[in-house]
Amino acid sequence: MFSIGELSRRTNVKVPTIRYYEESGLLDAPERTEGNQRRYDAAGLERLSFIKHARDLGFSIEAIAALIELQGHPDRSCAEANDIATAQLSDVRAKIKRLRALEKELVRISNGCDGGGVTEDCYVLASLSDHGLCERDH
Amino acid sequence: MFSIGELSRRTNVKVPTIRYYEESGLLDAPERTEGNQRRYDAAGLERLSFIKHARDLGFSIEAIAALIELQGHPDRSCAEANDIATAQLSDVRAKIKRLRALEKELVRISNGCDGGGVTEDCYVLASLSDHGLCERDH
DNA sequence: TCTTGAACCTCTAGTCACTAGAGATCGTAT
DNA sequence: ATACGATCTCTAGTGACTAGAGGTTCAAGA
Ligand SMILES: [Zn+2]
Ligand SMILES: [Zn+2]
Ligand SMILES: [Zn+2]
Ligand SMILES: [Zn+2]
Repeated sequence: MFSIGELSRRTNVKVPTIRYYEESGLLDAPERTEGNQRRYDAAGLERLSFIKHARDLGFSIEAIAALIELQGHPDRSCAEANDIATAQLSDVRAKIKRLRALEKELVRISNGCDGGGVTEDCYVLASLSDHGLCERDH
Repeated sequence: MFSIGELSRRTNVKVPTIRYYEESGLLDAPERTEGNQRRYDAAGLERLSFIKHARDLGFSIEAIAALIELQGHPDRSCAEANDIATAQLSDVRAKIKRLRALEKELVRISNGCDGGGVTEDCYVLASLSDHGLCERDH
């Protein structure tokens, strides 16, 4: 049995975030001391580690809630778990694609200016004013 | 002189977003009709196009405010504009780097499961429970 | 000129995943 | 017994919008 601060230290999840996860329904409400302080056990630690890992991989709170629900029914098909992971992968890939396009334009934009001029002639400001200078859409 | 709806159509920025930009200080408060409706001119359109383009490239409202401020002083050094663009580029690159690491793990995770099993044996759920299965940190 | 109805106005609240702070209580070590 | 860090609840703030309520104005057709 350990305190919320101890749980925080062991998982690298901040105390207010742990309380937020409880409020959001991701963590079960733990036992309390007589003085109303939370006391966690190994199951609580394991659950929070799962959540932390999923968050680190970019899953939303909603997706994590669904995954936890599935975990609670060991005999159910894992098709939905696979769907959630696949959706997360597509999401990440879409973000990468967009960011790579932005990266290209930003390289062009910042290469066009050495910071030694005057704002009136600045290629950064000109580029932002005129999307026609861009090589592609974003 | 045109209405906020017309400005919205010409820039592909939604009406409430335009009002939000005004409230945030990115857009000057425009003239009003006798009935209190906003009326924009070419300068307003140009300004909003600038903001839209910068937002599309991922610049924050705060960064855009700084860029607009610089634009208003044509004889000032453009070093700061260059700094802002360079910072934005680093930011985008950092995001790409993180997302690529996530992508790798997610490929492994979703390849490890065909959705045909049972949650108890699901590689997706096992991977989320155990960061030790990951090839790197995130 | 009158009427209709789309567009406009302000204001509040909701989104996501936290983060910060106030003010009060608890637990533990000396 | 006292001190003091940790914990409690509650509210509000973040960024960049989005949604909705309830009311007013504009412009076009009859
Ligand atoms: Zn420059
Ligand atoms: Zn562009
Ligand atoms: Zn599976
Ligand atoms: Zn991992």
